[in-house]
Amino acid sequence: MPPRLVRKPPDTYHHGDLRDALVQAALQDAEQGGPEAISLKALAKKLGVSQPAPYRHFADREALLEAVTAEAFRQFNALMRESIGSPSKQSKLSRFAQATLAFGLRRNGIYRLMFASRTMACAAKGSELHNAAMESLALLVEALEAPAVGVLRERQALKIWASLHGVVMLAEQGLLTGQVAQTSVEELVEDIVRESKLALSVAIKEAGG
Amino acid sequence: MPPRLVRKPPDTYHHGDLRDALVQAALQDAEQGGPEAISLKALAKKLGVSQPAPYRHFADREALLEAVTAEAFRQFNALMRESIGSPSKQSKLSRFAQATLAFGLRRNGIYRLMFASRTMACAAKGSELHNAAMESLALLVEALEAPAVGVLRERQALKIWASLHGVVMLAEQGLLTGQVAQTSVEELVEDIVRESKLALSVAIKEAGG
DNA sequence: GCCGTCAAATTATACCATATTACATTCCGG
DNA sequence: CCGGAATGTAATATGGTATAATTTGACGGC
Repeated sequence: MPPRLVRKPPDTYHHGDLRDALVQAALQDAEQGGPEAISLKALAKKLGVSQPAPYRHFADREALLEAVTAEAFRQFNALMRESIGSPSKQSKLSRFAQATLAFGLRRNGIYRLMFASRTMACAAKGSELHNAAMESLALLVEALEAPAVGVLRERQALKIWASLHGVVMLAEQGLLTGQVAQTSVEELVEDIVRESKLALSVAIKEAGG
Repeated sequence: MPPRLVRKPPDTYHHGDLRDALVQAALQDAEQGGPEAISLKALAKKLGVSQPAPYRHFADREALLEAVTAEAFRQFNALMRESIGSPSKQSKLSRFAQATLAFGLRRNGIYRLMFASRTMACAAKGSELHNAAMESLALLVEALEAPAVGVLRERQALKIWASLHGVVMLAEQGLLTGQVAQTSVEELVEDIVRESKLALSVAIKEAGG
């Protein structure tokens, strides 16, 4: 038998990098069915290892979910960085918002993992997961490119963040029907962006005066 | 043995109204732990019936969740009706918003059931569940008490709806930290309400001109 | 080059929850 | 008071999480 390389030669006893493989495969499973679609047993089978093998790398299912969610945030953040980085006619905020919406609708299972699961709610404040989530918010603050600074700016970012989040969830639940007939979700998001800019300019004026 | 009354005399073979009892008990269990805290087995045990008994009333777990979620919406709607109905110094919209926030934070497990679960996402358009959810939205439209009519008004309602939803979820996930230090979540919601009124007045002016 | 050590998987197993099937009991109308 | 529908029970299959004891393979010191 030939000597093993650094990573997964298909037919060895040791997998090579089971931990990472688990996270990636779980992410794939979650894409459609959300958190509940992630099964340790199914993952083990898919990767060709025994059921208990994953427990070498994750204490329990929840630990795996945490790692998967963190990875999801990293992918999301990479997308957002790209969105607000590439030159465009539209504002950074608009691009950020539309990219978030697209991500939330296209990869909805993963989105739910990130923003609507107990996993996130239980994440400790200094955890890898919490930090990744905070970076998302930081990217939004960056995308604001508003003249406001400090609290005012962060506050506005939070409001947009919440709005976007709500739109994605409601759209996914079919609670936007009747409206979508008239105006697309994308337009609704654009509306939110416009509204936010208006509100911020007023707030700045008030703060200055 | 004395003849049975209409509902649950403690020691009869038949429960009396198992269906309703299941829904109520499930609602109780979901209050803290959300959807995943609802277990048919545990419910059966709590109500003193055998495990398969619930299946007489619900095809499967998902069907129970649907019924529970619908009941949750009814309770939510009753609360909102009360909130916007009772006289107050604050605007109807503000009261609706604050009541929603309070509900979302205090009964968060149930809130997740209503707005962040696959159950809702799978609810058919004409279902009891979907209708109950649409009524919530209708109540918000009513709370708007804005001069705008038709699409403009509904659109604004949707935006507030989404914002509120997002704030509740983010607050629950501890993603508002750093802001909450400066301003409470309630103030953030008040801010959203103010901002919405401002945006709506501008929109009306534009539509009129 | 051999050997102990350790990490990574394995087999086997316990436990819990969902769901189905077949059977028993009660209620109620004729 | 009898028979069927409604309601529950017992027994069981299936699938997922998790733990224990054991085996495999890689690596480093001698």
